Amino acid sequence: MTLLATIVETSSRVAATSARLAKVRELAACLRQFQPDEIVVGVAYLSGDTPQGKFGIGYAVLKSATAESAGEAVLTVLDVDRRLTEIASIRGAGSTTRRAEALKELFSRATEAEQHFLIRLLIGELRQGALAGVMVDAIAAAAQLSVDKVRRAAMYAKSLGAVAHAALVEGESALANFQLELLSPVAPMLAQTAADVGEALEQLGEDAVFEWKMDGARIQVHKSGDSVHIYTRSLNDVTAAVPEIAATVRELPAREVILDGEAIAFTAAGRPHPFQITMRRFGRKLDVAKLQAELPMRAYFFDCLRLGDESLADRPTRDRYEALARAVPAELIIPRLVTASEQEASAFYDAAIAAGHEGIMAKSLSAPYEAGNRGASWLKIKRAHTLDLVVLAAEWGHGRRTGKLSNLHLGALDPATGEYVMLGKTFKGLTDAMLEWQTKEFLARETHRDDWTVYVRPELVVEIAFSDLQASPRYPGGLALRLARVKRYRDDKRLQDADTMESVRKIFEAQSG
DNA sequence: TTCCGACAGTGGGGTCGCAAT
DNA sequence: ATTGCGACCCCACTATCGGAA
Repeated sequence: MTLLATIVETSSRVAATSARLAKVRELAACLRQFQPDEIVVGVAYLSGDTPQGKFGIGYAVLKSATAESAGEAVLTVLDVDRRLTEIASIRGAGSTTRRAEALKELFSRATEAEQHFLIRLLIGELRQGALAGVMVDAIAAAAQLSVDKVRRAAMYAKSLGAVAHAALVEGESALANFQLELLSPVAPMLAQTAADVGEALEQLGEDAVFEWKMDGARIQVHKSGDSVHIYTRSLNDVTAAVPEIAATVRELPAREVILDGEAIAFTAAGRPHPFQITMRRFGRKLDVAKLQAELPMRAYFFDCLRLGDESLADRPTRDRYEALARAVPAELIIPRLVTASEQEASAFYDAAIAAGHEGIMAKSLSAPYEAGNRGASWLKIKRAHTLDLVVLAAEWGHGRRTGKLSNLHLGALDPATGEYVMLGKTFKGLTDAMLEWQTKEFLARETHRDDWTVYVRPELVVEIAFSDLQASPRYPGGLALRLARVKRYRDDKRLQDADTMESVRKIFEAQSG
């Protein structure tokens, strides 16, 4: 019987080193201690996950459930799992209170270190510097199997725990049983960023193919006979939210197919809706039909992972395209161009932007589909706006940014009122040196502070890149920056040279068409 | 010896459903 | 009815380690 304390101690040793091989050694040593029936749960906990998935428990409930800690470590891994299963099953009126009570009871049997671990686990912030990627290495080390074989199995398995169980209990041959299966979604392949078409061509060369990039929701569609399921990027089943896409797929001639694509809503005039609007369709359970009538969705597909009996994931992009063209009518395939010409690719990019989309993808024609991987064979090229904004405040960072002012509050002057209007926050794009510098500069300009935020005199101008302006119910100006990141501080610019709300509104109007 | 791929960490805004108030 | 919380949609970027070149 493995105690929770064993996992907690391993986690703290993993957190204590920054060396990846040392983390792998610690994790592997712990895996070897597990009884067979403890592997699935133990592997989940050590990679920052729980077999139960969602609990309806967040920071607020956890805080209300804090209890006097136990003096001695008595909880076993399986004790905790049983209790969490009970908590996850609590539903209906009074459920929040009853979940908190059950959690409190669990915490009362945990030591202080165990409570701390459970809180981080449940909140999804283990912060031990090792999640699924490092765990794959640890499973391979513990079972003395090749990392490639374990990684491949993990791509197609429902959980890492299942892979670990197979590897440790049954051995290498069992790993081969994890395959691309119908109605069992795989993590979608992700892309890196390229600055422009030229950079993408430089990386991909003659092998490049370009596709429009639509700003909707990534979908993975599985069809097996009459059974059709649609999954999101994080593999949630959203079939019920987008019945028209399910219907479209059901009508495809192929009996068995797995497709990768994007779902997006269009205006009556045929322009794509902003992301914000498209997203209203997801997560919607009530009045789906009504919203469907107002916001019809379309699916555009760009990849085919399986057609008929044949898994295509390991085949090159050009073969998967060929299968896609057989499986799906042309009007459901995302616009695409094979070219090695920078002029042609640039014109293609301009056309995508002119049609209201967010940019283009560049892909290698010879690359396989690397499920879950953010590989160099897919590149995204997106348009970005930039503005010179003013820092109004900054929040203290967490984790490795503890003690540094990190998250910037950004604003622009409204000439009509003479006041600064906040437009959003960002902590992205900052190097350690910038964090160091800005902490000093902000503290020198501090006007007042509260628990997490230091407010400053509006004097520092910073160049901010962002993807869009969104209508915002939260911010006073009614606009918020989407995907904002810091480019650089503009110490060459005076406050009067910063952009004002006038230019901000101009950008919003232009993008609203 | 240097370069680069993979990984983790750092949170952002918006929307919906549900329980509590 | 309204509010607060949790879950999920989307995502950019930097630092670090360690294997590849």
